[in-house]
Amino acid sequence: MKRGRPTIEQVAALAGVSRGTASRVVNDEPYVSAAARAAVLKAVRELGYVPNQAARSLVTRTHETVALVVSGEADDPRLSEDPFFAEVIVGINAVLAETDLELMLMLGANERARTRLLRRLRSGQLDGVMLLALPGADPLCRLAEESGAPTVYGGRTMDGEPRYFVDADNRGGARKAVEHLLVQGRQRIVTITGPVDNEVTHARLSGCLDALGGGADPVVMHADFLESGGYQAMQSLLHAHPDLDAVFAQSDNMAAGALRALREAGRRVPDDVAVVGFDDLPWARHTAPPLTTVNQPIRAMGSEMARMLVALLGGGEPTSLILPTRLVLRESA
Amino acid sequence: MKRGRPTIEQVAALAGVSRGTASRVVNDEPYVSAAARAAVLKAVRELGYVPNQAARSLVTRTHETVALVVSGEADDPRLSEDPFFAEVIVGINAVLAETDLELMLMLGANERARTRLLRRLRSGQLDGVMLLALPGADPLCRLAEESGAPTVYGGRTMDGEPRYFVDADNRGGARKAVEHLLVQGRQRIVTITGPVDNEVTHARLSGCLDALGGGADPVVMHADFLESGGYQAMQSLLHAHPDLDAVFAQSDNMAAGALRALREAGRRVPDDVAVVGFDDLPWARHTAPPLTTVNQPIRAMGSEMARMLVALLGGGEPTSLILPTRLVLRESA
DNA sequence: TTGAAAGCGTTACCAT
DNA sequence: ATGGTAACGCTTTCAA
Repeated sequence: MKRGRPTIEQVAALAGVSRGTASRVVNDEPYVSAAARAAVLKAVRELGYVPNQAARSLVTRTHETVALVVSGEADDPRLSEDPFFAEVIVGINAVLAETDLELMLMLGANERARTRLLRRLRSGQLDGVMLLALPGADPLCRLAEESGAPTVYGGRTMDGEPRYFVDADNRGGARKAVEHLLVQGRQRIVTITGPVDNEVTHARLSGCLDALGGGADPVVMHADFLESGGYQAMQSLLHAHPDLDAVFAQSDNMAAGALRALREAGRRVPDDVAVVGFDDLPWARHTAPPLTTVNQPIRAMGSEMARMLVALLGGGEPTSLILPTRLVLRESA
Repeated sequence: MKRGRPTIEQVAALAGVSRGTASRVVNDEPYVSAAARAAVLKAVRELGYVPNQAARSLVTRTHETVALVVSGEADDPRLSEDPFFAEVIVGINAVLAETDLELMLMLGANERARTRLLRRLRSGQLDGVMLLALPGADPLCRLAEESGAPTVYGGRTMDGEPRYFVDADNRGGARKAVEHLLVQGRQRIVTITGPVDNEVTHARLSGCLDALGGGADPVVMHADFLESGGYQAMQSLLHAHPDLDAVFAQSDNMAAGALRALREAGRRVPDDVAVVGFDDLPWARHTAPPLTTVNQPIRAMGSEMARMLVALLGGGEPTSLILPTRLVLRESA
């Protein structure tokens, strides 16, 4: 049974006023007498009236809905292995909770999902879009902007800086990590990075080079941000540079892999080899030894993205943000 | 500038047919001549026409949208510390990607968010709802069902079994964990649980008691599923029962805390005390020693919830599911 | 197989 | 301060 919900017309009838008046009351508009307002409110309560959002959207052209689109593979480890994704959402939600905006979630998993996503974007049922740019360049970015809805980015993409974005200070964080290793007197520092075409890899590598200052030429091994990648990279590095005494891994997952490879190779951490990670995932304190790593304010990234979008929706002109990262000293370096 | 998007009327005009015909073509309906169909399709392409979803919803009363509502605190650790939440979403998304349904995300953070959530539920813009019941009983459950939209649950709630749900076999998993400890000849097994009013706590405790078989009376310490809670509980337990030789923690986080307390107390794991966790979080393999724990198929829970909802939407009568859990043997027990 | 017209429930405008 | 009326863009009868 498709129960018919009460319409504003019925509310108006019960309250003994016109639709126009009832509508004004429901939307908290001025120019309604106290008496009429009370009557309408009473009728609303009695009937259990809830406005039909579709009808409202049709005429107001607003949808009270924004989307978070994640333009990565469905299997991207940052989606499931890391709490990254969830943290961003929690941050977003905290801000949206103070508004009347609902959150739509779009993971660009397969081709069909992407098509649908695009269609939804263009069908104009979204007031704004937050784009979490996981991989390098993604055509989705362009398309999101073409949809005409205000768009803010989480992270920057390879091809140029978006108009509105929130990013973590990846470069500065990496610099601090490597500087810490240098201050300790480490002589032979190697770096394990993410995929080459990745903006995050790029930024963290820049920071690393900033610290190294171009003295000796740096040893860089590209991997994939994953534990297994870090493990393999570490093995190769140990083989190629047996004299290494410090490793900066661009992610905690890779640092965990490096730790494992080091343990198997009989190197002591941090005595023989110092290890620094990046991300400060919740489990970083549980590794053996506890991991020194760079913390990035993931939740804040989410809330700042949302705040920025809300500002945009309100006609404001927010400025892009680079959030600070900080080195968390534990025992691995 | 509020660009006006093309309407079906314009498409019809350009194609030289009526609105009715154009509409039928767009919705892949029969009774349209091949010629007319081609003309309309061409016009659609030329104009870049995308149907207005709000207008469509208004008349069809369907919204191609389902919601995942998480009825917990915004700070629930399972939202951010654990990948639980993200995994469920990835699972849901994988199924939804094969349909035309969009996903709306609602975290019942504060009062305002809950009110909004309810309003959205009742405003009938949702075709279906998935309810992830993190904490014990939640009034939201009732309200979701009152909204009239098909509802499926992830996990069961304290007050009775919902009509449609997907759950992990918490009881069976806990039983397996404790049986494993017994088989090893552990004599003095203690349990650290989650909050008392929690259904998951309840189920896992039942499984534990199943294994113990009511021989000696079991030592149970209630905590909160968190690392810090596990740490404190372990300390208390060591104090009260210095002779304990095994602990079953109802979450990996608590197991990590127990590990820490044990280390500080100078007990060796697993030699002096065996430790088993629950969840098999990604970092469980990184603890020292690597954690033996119970794996639950979180992603599958998500996809099964989605599958169930899709079935319901299609008029089907799916049956509720209890997904298997399995013991993952590592080195802590 | 097609076209015309009647809503869907709301807001917005214009008189009053 | 209020009521009537015209959109909003679509789907869906009903006739032709």
